[in-house]
Amino acid sequence: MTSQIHPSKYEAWLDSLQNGGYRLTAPRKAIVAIIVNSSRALDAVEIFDLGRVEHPRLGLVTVYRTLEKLDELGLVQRVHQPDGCNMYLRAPEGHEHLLLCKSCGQMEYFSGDDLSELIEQISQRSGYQVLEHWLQLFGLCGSCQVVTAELDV
Amino acid sequence: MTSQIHPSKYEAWLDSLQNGGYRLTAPRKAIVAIIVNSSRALDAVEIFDLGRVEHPRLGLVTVYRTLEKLDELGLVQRVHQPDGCNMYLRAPEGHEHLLLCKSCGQMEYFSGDDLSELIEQISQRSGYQVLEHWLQLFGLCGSCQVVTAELDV
DNA sequence: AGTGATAATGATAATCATTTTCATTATAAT
DNA sequence: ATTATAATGAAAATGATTATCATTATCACT
Repeated sequence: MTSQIHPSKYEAWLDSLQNGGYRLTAPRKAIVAIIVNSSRALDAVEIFDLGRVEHPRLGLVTVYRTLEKLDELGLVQRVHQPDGCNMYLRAPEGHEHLLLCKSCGQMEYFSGDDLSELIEQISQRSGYQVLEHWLQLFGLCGSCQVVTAELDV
Repeated sequence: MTSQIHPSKYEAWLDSLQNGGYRLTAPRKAIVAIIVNSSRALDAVEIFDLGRVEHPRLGLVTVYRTLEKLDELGLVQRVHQPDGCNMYLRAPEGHEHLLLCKSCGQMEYFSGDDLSELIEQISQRSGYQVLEHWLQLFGLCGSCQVVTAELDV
């Protein structure tokens, strides 16, 4: 859940909101704090529940509206998974792709993929002009591998 | 929309349904014919509308139920796109990935990606055991590039 | 610090995609 | 042909998300 703390990122997101012409409000601060500190993708209701701890009057609609603005500012992204596409996670910084644990939901970004050769090849073959790509890896994180191994014994 | 005709694939899908223990019915045949012959992903309502041409008594619920079964049999897959994840397309044959046109929605599969090196690298760095990957390319198909070029003049 | 324009909020209702329920119909095995 | 039962379609229910609108809070300007 809420593992590491990112005070600087929290501040940066609030700055982004403000620079984007949006006001800084208590509900928005609570929502930002939750997403910034989560290493898992969260859906609107989870954010709503967590947010009410900090700001009990928070409404679910405000969660959706804030997610919309954070998405527009490029700070969060919707995560696509086999069982649904209604969870949000902080957006990647630069060119990064998602690596996610099928067991515990933990997610992290990785960089360093070089698909240029592949993409060039596909362009040639298909006649498409390739503009962007989605890459996502699914697997088991370190701790979930251990758990799985124990169960196998 | 409905471009090429795949009679053999149509038969094969009906066989799959039957071998899966499902009955062959008029609504199912109509739905299979539509998906097999489409080079675009379609949502449930589009399939419903197209299906009613062939089988006017078709119900939307049957479309959902048939999609569910075709998905379970590995014949169709849900397509994930920036603007939504409620469209279906025939599933890839073997290890193939999607290439889709941002302009007209035309889709095709490509194969020949070798991500083993990248995946090995990411495994090492992250400690994850990588089990599967999603790769999807977005761009402009041949004809849409022409259209775009004309508009630019 | 105080004020006011207006952006943001939260409650409620509406919408859209999907699923459930259930009485009726059609398939396929006998 | 008969029959068990899978499949269908209509209607209602559900879950996620969006729109509406009266109230509240923020922040630029005194």
